[in-house]
Amino acid sequence: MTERTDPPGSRRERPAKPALTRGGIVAVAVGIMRAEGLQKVTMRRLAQELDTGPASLYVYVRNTAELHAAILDELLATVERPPAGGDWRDRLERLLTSYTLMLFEHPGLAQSALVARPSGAHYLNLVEAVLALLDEGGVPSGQAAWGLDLLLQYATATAAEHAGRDGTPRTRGEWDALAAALRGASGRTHPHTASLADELLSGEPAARLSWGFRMLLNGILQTPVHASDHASDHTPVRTPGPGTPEHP
Amino acid sequence: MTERTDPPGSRRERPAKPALTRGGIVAVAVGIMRAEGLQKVTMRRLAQELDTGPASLYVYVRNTAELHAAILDELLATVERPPAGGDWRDRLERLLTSYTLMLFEHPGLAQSALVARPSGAHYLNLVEAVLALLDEGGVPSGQAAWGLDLLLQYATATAAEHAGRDGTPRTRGEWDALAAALRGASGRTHPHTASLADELLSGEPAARLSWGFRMLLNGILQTPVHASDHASDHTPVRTPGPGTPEHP
DNA sequence: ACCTGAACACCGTTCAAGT
DNA sequence: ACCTGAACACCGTTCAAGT
Repeated sequence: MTERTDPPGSRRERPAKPALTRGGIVAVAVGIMRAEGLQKVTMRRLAQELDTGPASLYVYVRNTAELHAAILDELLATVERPPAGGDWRDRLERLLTSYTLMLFEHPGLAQSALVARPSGAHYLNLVEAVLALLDEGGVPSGQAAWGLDLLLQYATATAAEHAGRDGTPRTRGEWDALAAALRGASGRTHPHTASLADELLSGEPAARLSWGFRMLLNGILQTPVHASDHASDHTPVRTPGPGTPEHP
Repeated sequence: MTERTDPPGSRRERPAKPALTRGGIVAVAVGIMRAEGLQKVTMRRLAQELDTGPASLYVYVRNTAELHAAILDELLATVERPPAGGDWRDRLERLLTSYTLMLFEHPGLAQSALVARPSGAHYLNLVEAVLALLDEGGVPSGQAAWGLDLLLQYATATAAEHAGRDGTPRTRGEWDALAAALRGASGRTHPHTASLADELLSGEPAARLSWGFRMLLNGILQTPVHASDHASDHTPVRTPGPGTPEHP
């Protein structure tokens, strides 16, 4: 953190004040978010940082939702793409995990992303990478197309759940309330809940996330999109366990 | 319907003004939301409706997030539970669809629900109903416990995606931008995206929702929560922020 | 033509002071 | 002990008016 001293003699403006363009605005927004969290990224604060009035921003950005989407697209550039080679499932899980962990650092952004979906270049790259891996795994195109949405939605929603303040444990209360409610369920009125309470609350976040991805992959592989496969829609469980990719 | 005449001698107040209790506050909140949408349900408006100052509400409700959770729990009472008999999968899909459609009418609430999860009586009933159906279908308890979260999260997140204004098509722009981006993807840099663009955008919402539920069910049935792997799973993924169920 | 000051219409939450 | 007026510290967005 630099002290705000004035180097004498230099026509001093704020360091690296970007031009008032869409790109400049987004860049400053990312900076504020990295330093102080998304909730500090407001139109007014942004305008102040850029030495103008909030109204000026609306020349470049339609509204706050669009701004958030643009910020997210920027962050998407940091998602690690695992190198080719090895099991496509592992690579896909790694890619999606990297995406999720990025969002975990900015849960508020994840919350926005559910509503105002990004459509920038980096998002497109992510989509392409996921589709490429699904294709490599022989997932039929219809299932891949619809499954993509679910995979990204799961990652995004899971990150969004951690929002509700970008740092302070106030959401803690809500989670504890749910835990207490589940554990306090009466065996008479809620027998299944009561007997599964511990399992409902079990698991490291990382383990549940991984299970979720693998579960989704299995479901996607198993569930045809077209109604032509009427009967096989209710295919009973075959070999339990991952690793039974079925061909169309 | 009684006209708003003044019955002489009666101390006249707003019709049916509830007492200032938690229940009364939530009831008024639900009324405002039904009539004018969630975005009108603010602490200040609520206080005004109850002839008091906003500060008074904080005696009964911790914050806005908790208020939203309480409203949602109230609406959860309207979720239809399909009668017993018939295929458990169909009944489960019907139940989850009913939950989703309820949230579709209040997407903002769905958005809140992802962060501030409800833990009221009606939510518990929903959890119990889902677990009962999974049990009926012979889903192993571990998978049922973890799968429950995914099923409800999918429903909630899908409804939340429709938020961003409780009625007006301003989000339309975002969706169109995504559609344009996908269709405009270059076959050279994004071959999979380009060739799947139509399929990515295809499908009635109801069809995709139904596919999603069936896909999740298949995945849940197929993916064991590995118990054999005892201690080999401590992936060093640190989840920042509150909400991670760890002991102090 | 392009930009923006100032205003409009609100927010959630806290806390000192009243009863 | 319980409740709340008033204040604190902000918001997003619009539009008439300036350059």
